[in-house]
Amino acid sequence: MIPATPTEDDLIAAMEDRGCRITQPRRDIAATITRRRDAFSAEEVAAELDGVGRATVYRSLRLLVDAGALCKTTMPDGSPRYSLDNARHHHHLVCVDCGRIDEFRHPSVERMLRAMSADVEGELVGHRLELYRRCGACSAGGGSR
Amino acid sequence: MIPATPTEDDLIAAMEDRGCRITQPRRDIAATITRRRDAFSAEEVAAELDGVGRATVYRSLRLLVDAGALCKTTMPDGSPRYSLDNARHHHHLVCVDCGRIDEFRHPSVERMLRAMSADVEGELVGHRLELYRRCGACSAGGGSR
DNA sequence: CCGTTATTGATACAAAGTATTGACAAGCGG
DNA sequence: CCGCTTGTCAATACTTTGTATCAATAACGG
Repeated sequence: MIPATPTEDDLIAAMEDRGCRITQPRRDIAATITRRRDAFSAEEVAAELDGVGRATVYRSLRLLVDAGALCKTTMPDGSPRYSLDNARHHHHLVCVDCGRIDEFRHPSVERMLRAMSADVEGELVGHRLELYRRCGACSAGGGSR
Repeated sequence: MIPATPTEDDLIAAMEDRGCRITQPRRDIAATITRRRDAFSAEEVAAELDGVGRATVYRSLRLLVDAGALCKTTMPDGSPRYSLDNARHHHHLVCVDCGRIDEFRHPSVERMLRAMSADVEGELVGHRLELYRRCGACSAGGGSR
């Protein structure tokens, strides 16, 4: 089974699997975020869904992050962005110009983590790795907006 | 020259080097944070310094981060913590139980970054790496507070 | 000592959430 | 199908971590 970008139904299923009720606001949120191809902020989603409360948007996004269907990434300035999750374990490649977020998996990262695990006192319980770059398009295009 | 934990004077010097005026509030802040052995939040510093405005604390901390004398680390829950910086380039090892932050340098990390640099489209301009662990004391002591 | 100008404290505002609460509605138990 | 329980909702207030504004002040350079 090839991990693909989740559809609206995948998000709904992810919430269902966690024993949550499938409500209209949650459907709306799932539809909105699957329509987006790029990374987004919680406020953007809230602004797009007029009848849905801000708190509900935040709750649902957290639900999806917990369910592993959504990733919360930190931009260089520290502000968060959400993006759809399509692989099991991965890290993020964030373009500092256009904000585009790509997922990657690279053996060198796993190798690094294994090496650290051996050398660190105590047990490693998690990590956070974000690589910031200027993506191909932004490098070529002269680093546009 | 062995890089050691900076003293109050080092922090003052770091600000001076950047062409900043050395004011009493800045002295107070430098004194407060060098007294701490552990990681701290901006609000803790502000609370400890009664006559100093919150904005001044945030401004000074940012100054010190920019000057490279202070590190701003992200906890697993996303909240920031500041800690004194004592090496050139390094990453952070954060204990999820006691909040203690250690710096580390490990060749595997630099190797990983070099490998990524070669494989990534566009140019890498930065990264963020935090390793979360349960430190030796917390593992042994049963993961106390 | 004096003037310039960075810096300050107060205050307001912003971004990203979380907590609370009364209303509602999903799903179950019959 | 009905009623009840309980999850979920929208609205609102509050929290955390800052940044912007601005008049008052104090460093430093001469």
